[in-house]
Amino acid sequence: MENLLRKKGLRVTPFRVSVLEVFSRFKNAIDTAQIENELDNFDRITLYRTLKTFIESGLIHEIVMPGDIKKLALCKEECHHHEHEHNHQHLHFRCNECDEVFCLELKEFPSVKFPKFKIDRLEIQGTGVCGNCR
Amino acid sequence: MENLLRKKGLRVTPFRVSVLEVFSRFKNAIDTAQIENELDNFDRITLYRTLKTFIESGLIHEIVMPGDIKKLALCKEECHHHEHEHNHQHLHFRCNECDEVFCLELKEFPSVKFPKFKIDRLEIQGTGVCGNCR
DNA sequence: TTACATTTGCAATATTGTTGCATTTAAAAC
DNA sequence: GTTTTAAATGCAACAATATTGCAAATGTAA
Repeated sequence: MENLLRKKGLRVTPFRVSVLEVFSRFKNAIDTAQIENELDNFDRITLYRTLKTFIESGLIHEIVMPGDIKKLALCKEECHHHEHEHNHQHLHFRCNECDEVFCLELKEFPSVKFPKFKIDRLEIQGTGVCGNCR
Repeated sequence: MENLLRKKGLRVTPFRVSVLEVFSRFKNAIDTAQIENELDNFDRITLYRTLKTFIESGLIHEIVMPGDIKKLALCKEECHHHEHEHNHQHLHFRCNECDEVFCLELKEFPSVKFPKFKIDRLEIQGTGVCGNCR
């Protein structure tokens, strides 16, 4: 955890470490309520600021979907914020049964051509039923 | 406008008509602030409820992207809510320069295979620079 | 150990959206 | 055209989510 923070040039504080530990306890993307449930004795404002910092530094990323679904997930090693913005591709799936949001890897990311648009970042979102729920 | 409402089984009220007129005045997706600017003498709660009704009946659809971007756009004719949920595919592009969100059509929607997942709905989001801003 | 910028915790405030309820209104039945 | 009735509206209160400013505490480099 400490190394993760240092690698991104962030100061190592007990709170940040414990927030990162929460993320590492979950396999899939989580929302702020889940984070808050895992922490005790925390300041909500500090949590918001911490999450914002983590997003900006590329430690975690946001996944939003219609219907007020907003989740957060640890980024893969190489997922620097700067790269997030440039030619980075994400694939997310949400299960309507268990509400879990999965960050997926695809060997061959489909090439989408937006006519007339210069694409920096591409995200594909699927919803349906996950393997566990079928 | 009236026909649009009737086609979806919604009652025709002056407020609903004027909200629909706002949408038709814009080419791209808009946010609630833009809608509010176009209306005078309106009730905020009624607006929220109207938009919710429009979304549920498939008149408009929501587009959300990381960074608290939440926009609304008129659906294409055939875009019933039910269909939204089943094998429906959307393509959206957001320009980082002008902040416009475009609803696009693609002749050949790329086929994405999520291993182990049963996909009901697929959405592709791109961000970058639009044609006007290049 | 010191120095200093960063982070934290708290209070106040802003933004966004919801619920309950009485009143008004659209549209169907007469 | 009237009546009827379920749906929509407007208002007040409230709930959830997020931000700002600032003093105190803390991490890190010198």
